[in-house]
Amino acid sequence: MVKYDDELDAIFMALSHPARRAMLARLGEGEATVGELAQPLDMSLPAVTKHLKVMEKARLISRSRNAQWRPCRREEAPLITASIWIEEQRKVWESRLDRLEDYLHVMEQEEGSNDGQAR
Amino acid sequence: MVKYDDELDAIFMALSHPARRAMLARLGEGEATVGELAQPLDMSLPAVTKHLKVMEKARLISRSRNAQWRPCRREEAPLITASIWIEEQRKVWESRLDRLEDYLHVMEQEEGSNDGQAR
DNA sequence: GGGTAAATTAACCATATGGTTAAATACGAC
DNA sequence: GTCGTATTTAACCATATGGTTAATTTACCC
Repeated sequence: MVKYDDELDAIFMALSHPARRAMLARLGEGEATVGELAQPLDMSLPAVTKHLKVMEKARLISRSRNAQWRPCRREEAPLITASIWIEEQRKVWESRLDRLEDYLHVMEQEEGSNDGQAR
Repeated sequence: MVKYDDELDAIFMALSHPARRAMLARLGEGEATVGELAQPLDMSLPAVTKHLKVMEKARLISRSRNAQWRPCRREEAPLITASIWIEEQRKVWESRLDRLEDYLHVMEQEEGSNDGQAR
């Protein structure tokens, strides 16, 4: 059974759109209003609002209020969560490579063997 | 203007589905056939084929042939690409924290003013 | 209160995503 | 060639995603 993980779903999904990555990058420099985030992004304000909702759901950003502005701030945790998942995967991959050499030695020693299954 | 990046789009999109992450994790242990990947995943073979296409497009996996089997292998590069992007973002975030004190001073000054446009 | 600016919501539309079942393909074995 | 197994393709469907414009909300200013 799949180990279902809503959190990673939402985080990676949020990171998969270039406009959202651009906004995150902009927010790396500090808080910004919706208008400021929208300005370089060839799309309407409502579209930007939707992207912000996606990122908010993934907790990549949080919002506050300042008069009629709703400044956005980037949150670190989801990026760490994503990074950890990726590095876990890479770790497994690396350790598999470490075992490859041993495996090949075993193969060499079993010269006579003829099992043609997947490899 | 948005710096458009098809590659990251495809990678993060591919990582955003739990079934695909499960398959990648399984592939971390070594090559597997479509049937082997499908077995723990409560869904039909055609659905699995589609997920594999998504991952192949993102270059997260590559395929070979062995009789009627099409074994899948995980590729490392896209995970590295994704990891680098994330760590870049975190780096910016960290350096922004270094500047936090200055930033708070600016905030204080803006609190008082009434035409307070955030910038 | 009325005017203006920032942002969101509503309504709508096109396309993508994620799934299904049934049919087709690819390949080895007989 | 026929049979059986692995996988893909085709056709279809429901819902999600990403965008639009128009209307609405929120808050400051006069």
